[in-house]
Amino acid sequence: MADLQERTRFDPAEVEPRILERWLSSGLVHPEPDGTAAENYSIAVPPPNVTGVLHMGHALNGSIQDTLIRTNRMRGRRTKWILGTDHAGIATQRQVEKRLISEGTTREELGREAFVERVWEWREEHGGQIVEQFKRLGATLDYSDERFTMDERYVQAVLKVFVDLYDEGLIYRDYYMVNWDPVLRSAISDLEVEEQEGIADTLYSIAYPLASGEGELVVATVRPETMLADTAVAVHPDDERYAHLVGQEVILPLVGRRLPIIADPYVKTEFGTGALKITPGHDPNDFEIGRRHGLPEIGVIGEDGLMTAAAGEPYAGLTVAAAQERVVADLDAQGLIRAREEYVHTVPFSQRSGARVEPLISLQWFMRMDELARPAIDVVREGSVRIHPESQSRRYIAWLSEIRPWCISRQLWWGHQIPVWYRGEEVYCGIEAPQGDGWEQDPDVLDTWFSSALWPFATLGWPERTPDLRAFFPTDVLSTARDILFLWVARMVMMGLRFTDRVPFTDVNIHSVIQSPDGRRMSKSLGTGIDPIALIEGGPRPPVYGNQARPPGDFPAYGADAVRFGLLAMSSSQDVRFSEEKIAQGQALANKLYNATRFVALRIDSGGVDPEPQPRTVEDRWILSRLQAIEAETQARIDGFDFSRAALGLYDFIFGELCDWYLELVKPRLGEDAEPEDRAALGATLLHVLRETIATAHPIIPFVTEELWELLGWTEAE
RNA sequence: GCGCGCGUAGCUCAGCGGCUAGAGCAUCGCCCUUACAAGGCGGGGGUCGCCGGUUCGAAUCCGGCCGCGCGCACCA
Repeated sequence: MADLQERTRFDPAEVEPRILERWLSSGLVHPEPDGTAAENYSIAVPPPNVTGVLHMGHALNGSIQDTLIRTNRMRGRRTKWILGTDHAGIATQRQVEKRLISEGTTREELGREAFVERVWEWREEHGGQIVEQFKRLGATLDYSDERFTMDERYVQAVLKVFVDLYDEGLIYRDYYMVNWDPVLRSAISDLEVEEQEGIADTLYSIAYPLASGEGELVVATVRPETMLADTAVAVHPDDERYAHLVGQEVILPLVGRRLPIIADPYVKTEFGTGALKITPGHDPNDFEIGRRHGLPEIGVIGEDGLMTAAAGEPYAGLTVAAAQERVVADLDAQGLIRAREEYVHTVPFSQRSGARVEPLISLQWFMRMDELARPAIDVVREGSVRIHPESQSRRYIAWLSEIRPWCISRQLWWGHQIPVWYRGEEVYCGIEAPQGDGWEQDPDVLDTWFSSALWPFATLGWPERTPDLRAFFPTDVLSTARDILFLWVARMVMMGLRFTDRVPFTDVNIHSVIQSPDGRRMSKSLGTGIDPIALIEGGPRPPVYGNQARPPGDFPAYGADAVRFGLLAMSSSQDVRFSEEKIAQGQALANKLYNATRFVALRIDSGGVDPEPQPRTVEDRWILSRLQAIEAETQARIDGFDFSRAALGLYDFIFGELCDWYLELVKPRLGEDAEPEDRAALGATLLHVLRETIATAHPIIPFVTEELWELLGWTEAE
């Protein structure tokens, strides 16, 4: 108690590491796999990139999940928060490749085996950081049972899923138009493509002479170099201007190929001249049209981003940009460019490398999704999976209803290599390599999200029927931001239903994206990112801080409780701007609760027991009724995923009702001339109120409440 | 283009048919009263984006604008 006398402020920097150490060594975070999933409570953490660092989204989601986990742990449920990291194929491979380049070598020089070895080493060096950061937040993940999507057992699950779906015909290999990332030299999925508005290109109008020699057809394009791969020109079937030309041919300039003039309703009569050059090899729409009309598919841009031999002389071997220049110059020389104008439009870029996506036809592995999607839609419609806020389920259903095949192969080395082997014309798909000589394994690896889709059950030992699986699957809640609802959540539901016959979780919580104080995205490149650890332990504010009323300079060491409270308080179903005031409010709350406890503890001997309240006055009865209400409200708000209200409601109760009113009102009853009998009764009431308040607040601000619980002589906090 | 959401006090937000529209932070005034000055008490500050409609009554419901954000689909 001497401590309490002297320390007038709650000091998270001193207290939190000490408390954290105790949680980690106490066995609190690790449940034995007993009982059934229905009795127990489990959450699978969205696995962060193994080499990643904690960002604001992790911190918010960590606060949310830990609040749920602690609430249910305090209710006496056996609680497991499944921990693990993701191998994050592209991101991790790129990090290591960058390192290699700085060392003056490349992955090609190293060779595949040595490169993969280097990635494992990289993971050893950099892999632990984000897990340590989750600890610092007070997140009670099961640290004694950490998984990785490249663990041997996990890999077995991934391969089994691939083989099963292959055998069923849902996974197949095909030449198809993909989004090609010329920097990564890999295909990427539709979900990894980001449209960027406002890109200024030149729109060229090019004359294609009619084969009959009488006249010409003018087409418009921003990519003149792709004309080398044209295999038709299309007009709208109802376009009277061109009706007489359908079935005739044009001569493709520079190449001399004869192209049919076809009619397709895709063509917009009002755009440009109403005639569209068709390049099935390098445009997704043209690809569709080409397949409809049985047109040849020519690839003039290679996977290396250079013009192929099919582009012909003198273009073969040039970069795309050089080829464009050359094509334009040659057309100009022939007087075939009818117009050029600036054209601002939307262009697809790779989210992975930032490169402009090059659509091309490539031999890739695909997964047919329609059959898997149907039951995944049903479970949300009928409510066996509930998405919060409800409005997000419309997005989920809309996306699944129009789902397209998923390109699951990536031309990378780091990841789950596709379990398919070739020998001449023979193809073998299996978990183990086939017997016999001369088999060569497919070099591609699977999209990282393929393995992530198995996360809630593969982490627990599936496909074996492990005790963990029985005790903790299906999980209860999946919490994440909107951006991976399709990329990850929907796919987990599909795979869970297909391979376990169960929904992998019953509730999906979609939380806010926290934007920078000026309303833009938090990002390193914009200088708008805020490091949650800098908030907890003190550290630099970001260079960009919007117009919020906060001074420049370093963050004070707000502490994990303050950060947790603040993030929960500012979160909602909408995107929100980061508000340092909310973090400061959390700090004030922790300090307030600490001092309220000092006030009581320095006057009343707690005796380490939970006393029966003995209300004697109207204010006693009032605070007890308010206490009961705040307990019920807080629980209901947490269960309803309304974390902002849960946090702010606690703040209002502790500041407004408990401290400003009740403690002020009872001060005279604790003084020197207080009536002893009343003083004793009041002491019991105060201790009871304090104890219950601390317990109610614990899931949100666990450190200070744990510390106070101990200072008051109570032992088990949970 | 289609869909979703949002525009309320200087800032971040709550309220979503009915008491003079709220909170935190900021601001102003008064308190160095022995839990906390990272405190306490009190005050000022909003024609609730704009226009119309429904209603006894509208931030709150409906329609139309304007502005912002997000998602999906995209036109060469």
